[in-house]
Amino acid sequence: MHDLQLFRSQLDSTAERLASRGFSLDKNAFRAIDVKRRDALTEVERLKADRNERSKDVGARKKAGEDTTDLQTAMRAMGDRIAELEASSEQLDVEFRDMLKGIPNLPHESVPIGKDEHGNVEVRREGAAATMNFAPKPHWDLGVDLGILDFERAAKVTGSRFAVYFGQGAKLERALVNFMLDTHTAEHGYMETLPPFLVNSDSLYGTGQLPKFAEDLFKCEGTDYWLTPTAEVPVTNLLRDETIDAEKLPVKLVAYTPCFRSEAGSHGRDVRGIIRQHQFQKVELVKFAHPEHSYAELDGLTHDAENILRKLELPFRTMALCTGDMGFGSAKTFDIEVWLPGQNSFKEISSCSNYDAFQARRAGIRFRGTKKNEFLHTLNGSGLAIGRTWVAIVENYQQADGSVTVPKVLQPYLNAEQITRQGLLT
RNA sequence: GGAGAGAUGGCUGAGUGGUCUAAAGCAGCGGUUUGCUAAACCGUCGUAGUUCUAAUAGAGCUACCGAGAGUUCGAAUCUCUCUCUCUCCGCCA
Repeated sequence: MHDLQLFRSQLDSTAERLASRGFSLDKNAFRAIDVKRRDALTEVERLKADRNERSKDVGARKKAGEDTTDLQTAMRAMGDRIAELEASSEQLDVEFRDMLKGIPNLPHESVPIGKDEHGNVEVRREGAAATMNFAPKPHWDLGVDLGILDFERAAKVTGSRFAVYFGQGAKLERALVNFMLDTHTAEHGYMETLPPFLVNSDSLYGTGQLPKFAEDLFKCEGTDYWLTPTAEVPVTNLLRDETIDAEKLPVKLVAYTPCFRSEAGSHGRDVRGIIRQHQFQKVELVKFAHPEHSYAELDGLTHDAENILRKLELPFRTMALCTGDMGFGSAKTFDIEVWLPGQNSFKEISSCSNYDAFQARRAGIRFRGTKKNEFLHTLNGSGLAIGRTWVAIVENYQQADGSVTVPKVLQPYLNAEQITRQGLLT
């Protein structure tokens, strides 16, 4: 949702900023419907004011013992007229709001201008790929050979784009969850949060997944419950319709959840392995920040996410997304990409975004400022996607004999230094 | 799943058809006075939309008392549906 005043007072520059991210705003249509809607509203409100006054008069006359039958008859007709005008006014309002809902967030001035992912700018690169004197395998071969990953049985139990983990593979997933939660809570100052994994429509609207992206979600039949696509939804909506004290900012929360995505529209992409699944696990960082500090908080959040890769000694690079490649509600986004030797490429493992007041305005999240209550800024980023981290470890730490060395920081969690073949079912 | 009771502003809480333009208290904010870790008194204090005024302020109007629909000239108040909370019963990890 947008700041209406900004659109009205600076329509030209706003349209230019939107154009930089590939969205063309029809300025004439905007002005026309805005004026039409306000005219209709003014007329209805004028009639309502009139009715309120006359109704009061009816009450007064009745009290004085006068006959008000004629007056009431006349006012019934007035009521019908109001209902009629109100319906058309509401129709215009819905039209106007629908148009606003379809407009993406304004990019921050520091975001590089670009059309697509080729316009993204690398801001950091850390770590070096391990030297391997053999051809590195992709995780879908390594994992299956090790007996820790099974796609065929998952397809039988559920369908495509699902996976089953066995033995040390399952434990590696659990170890990563604990390692990430421990690091973010103990070292980065986030509060651990365990939210519901099902969310309602209001929450999805608040963070921007609805109404535009319903086809990306799974819905529970006969209910208003949806499987959460990311912990961003339940966690950000924890403060929906609330006003919190400014001195509590920034509020920093970290949550582990499974995430469910229909992946409509990505048929044929990343079909092999566990890079793109209908269900994946993720540790998510969420911040509620004061508008003056939100960009510094974004840098901090990105650093917190990168720190997981530093500790795991996995090579990565951080990209500032350009205007044309950012998500719908984001004002600025850093993607963290981890190196995958099995695929000889970098792969996104975290996306850290500042939404400015875009989500806060939709969800009604405010803080008590010095003069009046204001919308705060919401931020979030993966810290990290568990499945893709699992992939990165398996591929980067693979040995010539097909086993996988466990990164030092994970050894206490896994209670092992090596992942070896789990032969029970495979 | 069954029975019952509830939902009012940041919080507590009054209000069962017409000055509700929502009482009062607490907390917050501004001020006055007195002065030892404070008290008393005065003022202020919701959100959104919209109109006007030379206007990052003020004055008005409209809507909002869990949500939606209805009855009525007029609804926080009456009716219906739904959601949530609490109590008891049933079931259950």
